[in-house]
Amino acid sequence: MHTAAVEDYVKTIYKLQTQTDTVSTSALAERKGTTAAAVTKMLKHLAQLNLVSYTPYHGTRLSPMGEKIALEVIRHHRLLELYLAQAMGYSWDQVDAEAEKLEHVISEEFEARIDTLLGHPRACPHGDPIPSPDGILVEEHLRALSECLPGEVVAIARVKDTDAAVLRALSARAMTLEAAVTVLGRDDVDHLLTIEVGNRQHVIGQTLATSVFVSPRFAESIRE
Amino acid sequence: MHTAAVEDYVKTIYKLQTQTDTVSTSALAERKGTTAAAVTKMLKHLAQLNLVSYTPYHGTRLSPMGEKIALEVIRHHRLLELYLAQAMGYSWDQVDAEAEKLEHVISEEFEARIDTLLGHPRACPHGDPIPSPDGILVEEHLRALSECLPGEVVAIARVKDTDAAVLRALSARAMTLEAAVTVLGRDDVDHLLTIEVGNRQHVIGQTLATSVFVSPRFAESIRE
DNA sequence: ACCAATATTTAACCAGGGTTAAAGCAAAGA
DNA sequence: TCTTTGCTTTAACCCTGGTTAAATATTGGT
Repeated sequence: MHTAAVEDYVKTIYKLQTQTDTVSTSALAERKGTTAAAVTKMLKHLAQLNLVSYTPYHGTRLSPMGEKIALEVIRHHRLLELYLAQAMGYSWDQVDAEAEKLEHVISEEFEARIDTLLGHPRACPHGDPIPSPDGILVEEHLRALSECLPGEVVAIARVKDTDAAVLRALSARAMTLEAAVTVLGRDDVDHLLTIEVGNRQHVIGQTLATSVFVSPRFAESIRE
Repeated sequence: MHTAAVEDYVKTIYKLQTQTDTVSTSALAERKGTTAAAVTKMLKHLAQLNLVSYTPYHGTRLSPMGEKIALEVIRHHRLLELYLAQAMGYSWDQVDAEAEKLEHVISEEFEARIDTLLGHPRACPHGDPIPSPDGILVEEHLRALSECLPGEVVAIARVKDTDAAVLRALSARAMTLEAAVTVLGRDDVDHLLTIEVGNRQHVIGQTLATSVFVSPRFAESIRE
């Protein structure tokens, strides 16, 4: 077993390398809220553990082993989030912080039990897919709500879980998972979107619009 | 908030000082599976934090503040044990190990939620009382089963949770909480006890007999 | 092709927990 | 009272993870 710090770095690298291909020291430092010096030291440590490949001055990438560990941690995290929400009544803006601490501590036994209790779920409360026990994660590509055009009717499939305030703002507008959203208009200067959710209209800004990812609304199109 | 190590030391001191009045370095070292040197260092640290009073060469005791923290940790631990058993299907020989890790990590929110979900329980799966949120613990004095005399009919009220194998041995004999035990005979040379539990007879040795604590069996006496 | 701006790494340090080996205290027996 | 034996403590060290300040690469602009 690795330390919580190692697990956390590996998890963070995993998330960053989906976007940036090679993860820079500074990107990691910023995400983890620490200094670049600390990151450099840790990267050397992780390279020693064979969890990353690290070329000084040129960033890092997870090794297959590192990736496996990252996926285990992410599996813990997302299962925990769902368990906290589903079984313990947490709201979706609270689960991330609590899962963050628990994910490094629970046993495989615990993981297996909540997985069973939840009926082998496929996504966390924010719509992020849960890796399988053997570390397979299927990331489906979704469009950001901010990219939608007036007239489109879409369903909320995933939301960014990084900011609890954003999550609260979303639930205040009934913008929860599965909710249908109709795009009524967009202002490309101020980046505002006018949308309708459950018979209510809202104008949302870039922060919310880029925090929500949507899929085409099959249910509606089939019905019509 | 204190580190997990500090919390753990404080908890251990709490448990030891109920028996020994003043807790020695070596007793702590043995319980924690570490060296005396490490304990000495930690005691100085704890004294600095005002969690213990420490007189070199003469052992330590918790300060009022230390006691409060110990009780918080113990509350976490026992609530978690019960939650794991009750809500998640753990057996009573598994809960201690898992709770040991979780107790230092859960938030007050989490504690409050499981307390509510469990209906403000008063004891953990081993019969140990759960301190109240404000740190009040009522320890009732119970007799060890090993002290009982032939003819006595008692109820199991508490069991030592330190050894998972002991707990499994107990459940194999249906010696769970509340179970009625009739003492049929005792051998004071080999320290064996012949008992009847649920129409089955067993001969148990010192290890089991001193791991079980009993109260007089009111239910039975009232019925007769 | 060079220089400046920016990113990254190194060096020296700190704190928490731990180890082993040596030194120091205390309590009991002669 | 003195000494021996057994706890305890100290000293010197390790590892993990962090800090700041200084040095060094890289990169982009001219």
